Amino acid sequence: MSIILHESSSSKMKEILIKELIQGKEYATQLKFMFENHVDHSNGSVSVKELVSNVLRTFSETISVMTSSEACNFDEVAQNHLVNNSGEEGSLVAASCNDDVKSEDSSESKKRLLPTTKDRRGSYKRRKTDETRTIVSKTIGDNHSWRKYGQKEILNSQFPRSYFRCTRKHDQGCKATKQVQLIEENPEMYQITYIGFHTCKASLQTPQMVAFSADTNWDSFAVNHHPHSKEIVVHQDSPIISSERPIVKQEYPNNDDNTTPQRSDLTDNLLEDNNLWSDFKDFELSKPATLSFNNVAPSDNADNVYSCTESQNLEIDFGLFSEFKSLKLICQFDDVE
DNA sequence: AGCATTTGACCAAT
DNA sequence: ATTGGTCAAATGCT
Repeated sequence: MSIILHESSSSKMKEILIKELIQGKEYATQLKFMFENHVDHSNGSVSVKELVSNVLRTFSETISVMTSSEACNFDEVAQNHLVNNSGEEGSLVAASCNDDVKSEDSSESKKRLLPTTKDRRGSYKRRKTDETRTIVSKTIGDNHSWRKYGQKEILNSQFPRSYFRCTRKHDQGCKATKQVQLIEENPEMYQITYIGFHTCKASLQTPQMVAFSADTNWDSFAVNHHPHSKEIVVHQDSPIISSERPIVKQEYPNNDDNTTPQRSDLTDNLLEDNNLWSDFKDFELSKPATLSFNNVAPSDNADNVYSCTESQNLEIDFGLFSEFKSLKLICQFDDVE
């Protein structure tokens, strides 16, 4: 399967989704045939179990993609991609997409009486024009050190949004921030929006593309960029962290800690997450044209890598769409202004 | 004690 | 008028 998207990524995406659905139907048909004809699938090339899981996967992935695209129109996304990536870095980056979620919740904690201050609280500029990249991940860790500076209940959102800034904001003037929020449709995943890029030294020394080297366990995750939703979906098998619980400092020495996914999340110092995640962070510092994974030779699971050399790339990894193979789409936009 | 997090206030953007 | 991003005092944690 080879797809290269040019300009009209939306229609291509729809095409892909349709193909995926057709594939799912084929699996279901095979399944039906096997049942109707009492096929002994134990010796066959495809087992019932396999087919069932294929069907389930196919539909769930498609639904997932379509759901996440609801808020965004496909063409708009591609367009926004151009706008937001016209700057320095970012190839896997995406503009933030409105996340519509429902509301409720109210973690009533003790309310303190704050002195009525006349200081310049809340004085800020909304950074809407800044480069923002939104990803979806099971973890919020990356190679950077973050400090939480706020949390807000968001209208129509079940989960609060947490605000982080780079810990080097003050000593190095790093302006990178990120916002983290649990996804309502999939509370195991976080939507993480990065705003601005790290200018601190710590980020500059981070090795590039580490996670796509041999260390990377490509079985454990897939990278999926939904161009229509302007999101990157990162599936990882690392500890899950979440909200609604006391925030606990979490360390990321390795990913061997499967035991205590304290859903404290949104905390600071989520460092050393030696997985794909760190790579996304690293992308921030890379030039778009050099970001492509082309020569990285990720793993046996990721074949079919297509790319282009222009600066406006949009990479899409359809690892989700096939269990053990991933297809990377690197889209080129020629008509960048 | 020092640092990190929580959370209401503040206020720009919409 | 409402929403959401940021500030900073209060509080918690080590």
